Amino acid sequence: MMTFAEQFDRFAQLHLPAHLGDDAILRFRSLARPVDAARDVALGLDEGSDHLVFVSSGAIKLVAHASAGRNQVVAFHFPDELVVVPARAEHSYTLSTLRKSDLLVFDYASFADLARGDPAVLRSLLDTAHSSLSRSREKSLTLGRKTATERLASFLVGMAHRIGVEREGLIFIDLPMSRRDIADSLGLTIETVSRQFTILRDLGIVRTVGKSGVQLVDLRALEARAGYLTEAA
Amino acid sequence: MMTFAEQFDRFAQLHLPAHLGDDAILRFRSLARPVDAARDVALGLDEGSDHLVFVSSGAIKLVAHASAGRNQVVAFHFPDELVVVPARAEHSYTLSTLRKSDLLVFDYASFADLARGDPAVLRSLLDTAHSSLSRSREKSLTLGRKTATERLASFLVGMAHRIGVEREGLIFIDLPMSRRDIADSLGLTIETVSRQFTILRDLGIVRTVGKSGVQLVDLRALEARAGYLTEAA
DNA sequence: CCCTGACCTTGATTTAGGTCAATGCCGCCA
DNA sequence: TGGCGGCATTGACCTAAATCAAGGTCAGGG
Repeated sequence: MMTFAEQFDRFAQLHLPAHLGDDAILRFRSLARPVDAARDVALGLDEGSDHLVFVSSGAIKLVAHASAGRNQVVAFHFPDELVVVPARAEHSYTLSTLRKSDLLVFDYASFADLARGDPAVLRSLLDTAHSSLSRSREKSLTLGRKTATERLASFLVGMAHRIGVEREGLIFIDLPMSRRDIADSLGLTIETVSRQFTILRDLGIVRTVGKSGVQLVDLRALEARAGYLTEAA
Repeated sequence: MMTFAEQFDRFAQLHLPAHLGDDAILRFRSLARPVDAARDVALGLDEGSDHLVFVSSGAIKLVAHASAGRNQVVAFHFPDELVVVPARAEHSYTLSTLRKSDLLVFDYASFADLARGDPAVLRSLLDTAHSSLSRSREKSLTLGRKTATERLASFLVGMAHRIGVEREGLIFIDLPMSRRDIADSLGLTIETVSRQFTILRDLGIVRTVGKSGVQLVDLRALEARAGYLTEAA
């Protein structure tokens, strides 16, 4: 567990400009609410307004809810990342921890208003929104037009980039999310996800270690199965 | 066809703050490239960098491309809206017109750099990114977890809000996109879209007029079939 | 260290939506 | 205003993934 000071310093270092004065920093600091949550906990955020959440440690999922209990994981987030959690609209959104996590929660509107005073802060927020938008659009393509194999391959390639660790030429991933979370992220069922893991394992492209460990034996082969556009424009 | 002056004035009025000085406005103006495109034309944008496109008139689609010629319409946009067109990554993106359109094209990086000088401009860009992100996340839920009927119902409800016209208690929509575009937006085939239209027509919920006209006879019934979350949180 | 419950895998069967194949209709242009 | 070409609809059939149903396995607590 990190102290509030540690968390805020890390946040400021990554998402606030260096030139910001002490009083401005204090004002942002007064907006931050630290949340220390155990594994598999849904954050109780006010659904009436947007929030901004900084992940100090742990891992989280942002989930959208449709009727009939169907859930769609809209994004996973890891340490040092900033997430926008939307207020309830046609559907509602919840943010849940995948493991024990330290988070900083801001009210989005207050944060943006305060950021008006400094273009660099706004620019940083804009970059956050921009990269979330890019990932969300990539996800639309995956959900709308890819096969089950391609979805899992895309997912693993993405996780390799974000939380993969290279060791002896192989990439190791310790997946913090369950098969259910993966299924809810890829628009599949847990059974289909499991079968696709088996196929990739039988092909010698990945190896699984326990429930959460994955070794990528052949990243190229995985990318080739991810349905990425290969030809020139 | 609109003149460049007309287009830029409209853009400035909607997306630049009123207090901006003449010289600042001129600098933004010098970044704007007018594009007057016929129906069904793919804009030739440099795929190496992000762009910002303002729709002065007409209607456009932003399409993501996967291998094997599979396309996903990531967003539709209508007059007065601002779109971010991402540079090529794992997949490539193209912006195409659905009807004859007048557009203003900006280089995203140049625009954002210039916007550093004024927090209000950045805030406006941020709001644009934020609402695109929200729509994209809603789309993820639709593509990942909804049935064909729910997808078409959600689509029609969304279009009703964005381009619907109320007349004699009914909502009329003149859809600028083809069945193929709708299918590519909803992650379905044209045949399935067509069958779903037939089902909604047979139920008396919508009426179709020619190829592009749709009357929503019973918006409530349509919303009820859209899979929205109805119970309280 | 072994028991237990949650999670994951595997298999059999079903089904929503895709694919293939005509046919129909709109709207444009001569 | 009539003919034509592209889009939309409809129908028959197929398949990828969902559903239903057992088992198997892992990790954490007693």
